[in-house]
Amino acid sequence: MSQRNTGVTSQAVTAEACPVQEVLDRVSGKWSVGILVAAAQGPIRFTELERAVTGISRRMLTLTLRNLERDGLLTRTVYPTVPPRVEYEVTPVARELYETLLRLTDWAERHRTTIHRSRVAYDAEHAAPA
Amino acid sequence: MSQRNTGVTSQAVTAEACPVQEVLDRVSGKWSVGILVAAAQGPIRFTELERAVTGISRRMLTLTLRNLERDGLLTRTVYPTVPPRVEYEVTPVARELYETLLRLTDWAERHRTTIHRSRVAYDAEHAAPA
DNA sequence: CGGCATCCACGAGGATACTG
DNA sequence: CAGTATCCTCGTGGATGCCG
Repeated sequence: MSQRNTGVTSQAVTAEACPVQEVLDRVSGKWSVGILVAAAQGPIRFTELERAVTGISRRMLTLTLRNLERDGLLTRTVYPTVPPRVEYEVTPVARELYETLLRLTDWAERHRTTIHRSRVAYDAEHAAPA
Repeated sequence: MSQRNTGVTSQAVTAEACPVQEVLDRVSGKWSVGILVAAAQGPIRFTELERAVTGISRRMLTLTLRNLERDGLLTRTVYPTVPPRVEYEVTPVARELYETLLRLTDWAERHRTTIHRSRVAYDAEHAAPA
C-alpha cells in the first residue's frame, strides 16, 4: 500500500471475486482497519491515532491516512492553531464499511477456537510424521 | 517447515481491531479469496483451480491451499488413482466466511463509484497544485 | 496430475532524522 | 504537533525445474 501503486496485479481473479478483492485491497495493508476502528469512535488527532494503533510507525500512519482520505473514508481537518492540530474523522461510507467489518469480526470470534484447533491438528499431523 | 508463510502475520493492532485483523490476515494474500470463491461452487481439482484463479502461480496455489486447509477452510481429498487426483472442497466454516465476504462485495459495489470519484478528486487536488 | 524446492525481484513497511 | 524524506530490511510472491 504505497501512494503509487505500481503493482496492480489484481486483475480478474474470478468473475465473482473481483469486488471482494477490491475491498480487500483497500482494507489490506495491516493498518487501515486499525486506523478505521480507532477513528470510528469519533474525531481523532494524529498523535492520538499513533498511540491508539499499537505498533504503527509515523510513516505508515501518514501513508495509510492519506490513502483512506483519498478513498473518501476519512476526512482530514486542519486547525490553523499555533501548535498544529489535525483531526481525522470517518465518513458515512467508512462507517458502513465498519459495520460489515463487524460481521467479519463476528465470524472470526465464532470460529476462532475451531480454526485454532484445526491449525494445531494440521501442524501435529504434518510437522510430526514420526 | 522451511516454507514461507503466505500471509499469516497476525498482530495486536487495537483491542477492537484484533479479530478483524485476524480475519483479514487469513483472507489476505491476494489469492485466498479467489480460491475460496472458485471452490465455493463445489469440489474442484488442483488444475481446475489453477485455471479458475487467473494469474496464480503453481507455487502460490499450493501455498494458499495449504494455509486454507490448515485453517480448516478447505478439505483436501486425494484419490489414489493412476493419474493423481486431488479435490478441494470448502468447509461449512468457509462457506459462512464466504457469506460475510458477500457483504463486503455488496459494500464495494454500492460505493464503487463514490470511492472512484473521491480518488479522482483527491488526485486532482493534490497532484496538480499548479 | 499435483505438487515441492530453489532462486530471485520487488515493494511494503520499520528506523531514523529533519521541518513548518 | 504533524508530518516529510531517506535508507534498508525482509517478506511475498513470480519463474523455473524436478519428482512421485
